[in-house]
Amino acid sequence: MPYHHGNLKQTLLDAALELTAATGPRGFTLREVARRAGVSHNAPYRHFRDRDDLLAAVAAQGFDQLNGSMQRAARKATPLARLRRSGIAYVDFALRWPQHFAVMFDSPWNKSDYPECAAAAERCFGTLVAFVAACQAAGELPPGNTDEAAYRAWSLVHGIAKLANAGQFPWHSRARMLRFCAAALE
Amino acid sequence: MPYHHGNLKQTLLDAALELTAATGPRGFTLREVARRAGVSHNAPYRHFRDRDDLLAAVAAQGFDQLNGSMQRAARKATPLARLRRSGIAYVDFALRWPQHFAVMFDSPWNKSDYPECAAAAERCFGTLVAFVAACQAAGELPPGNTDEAAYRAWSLVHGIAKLANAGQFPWHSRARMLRFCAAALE
DNA sequence: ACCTGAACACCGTTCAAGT
DNA sequence: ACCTGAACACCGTTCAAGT
Repeated sequence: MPYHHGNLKQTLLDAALELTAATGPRGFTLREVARRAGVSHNAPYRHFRDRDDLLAAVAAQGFDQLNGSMQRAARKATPLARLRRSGIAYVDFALRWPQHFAVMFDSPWNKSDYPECAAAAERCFGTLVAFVAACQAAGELPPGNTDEAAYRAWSLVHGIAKLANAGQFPWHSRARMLRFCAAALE
Repeated sequence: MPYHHGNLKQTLLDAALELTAATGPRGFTLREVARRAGVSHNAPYRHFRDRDDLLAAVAAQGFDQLNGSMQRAARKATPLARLRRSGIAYVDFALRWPQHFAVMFDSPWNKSDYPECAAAAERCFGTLVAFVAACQAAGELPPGNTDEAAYRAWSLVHGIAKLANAGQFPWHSRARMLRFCAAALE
């Protein structure tokens, strides 16, 4: 029974990401993660407090990926077009990685217990706020409380993403879903 | 060991609703429901296919209650005010019964396996569509695809509800949350 | 410091009974 | 028809070890 490699933590995270994509929050099992990483079922406790702690790490990684997607989608455009494209990118991310998206928003990690995860979520929202502020500065959105306008935009795309993943919309192709999203952001 | 009363099914449903309110989808356990109903841990299988089936029944009941709340909130007002009030009622319901709301939208019951639940959700959406249609007929909303307009309104309030329950907004009182919601629906 | 194996108290689900 | 009790294969988490 030899010891494991030096960086079990990263191995566990990778296995957790794979398992998340495959089965979602409900099938996410500490013992299965350990199995995939090739270690005993309680080796993870050396690196994560408990199941929720590992899940929070997965969520944090998701927020960073989402943030990257939004920023990439918004390059080279007018302020309002940037805002819209980032919103479409948000929904696209949710449709492509529904299970990861569910871990990010449906797991009850609270901000005080999982500060890293909360910080990653904050960075996402910060990106949105910056886009809204640019629109207001350019006169493409009415002036006013920037945060509230950003929360409103976030709510709209988040609702579309969630309802779509819950199967509440009648459209079944991702392309059709994104067309609806684009129209809703007009 | 005497037999149980005649309508164990309703007793189980009541216990399931209580347990849902207390602990949410994650703490929802078939064995705990049976315990609260005072029967053995597999008596529920006489009345529900499995855990997800009982959960779907809980969700269906939630959709009917939500529908009632939306309709009651929308009495005696102009078409546009009815639509807005029903949207605020939607968010208010989610804030008051966060766990029940989570069971309704985060459990992966699919429409084909749980037709009763899907029908209850459809009735909710139908209420929204009727309000939107009335607005269009009265010239208080621009004409166009009624369903798409309703899906857009649904997405907005659903996103507000979900993000609020996920703790992503900075406001902590329900009153403040509903003020934001009312402003977002302007 | 880092990992293992046994152990405990839970699950969902199935099956052979009992009335 | 409706319910019980034992059984099976899983969990998360803890604890006493091993290297």
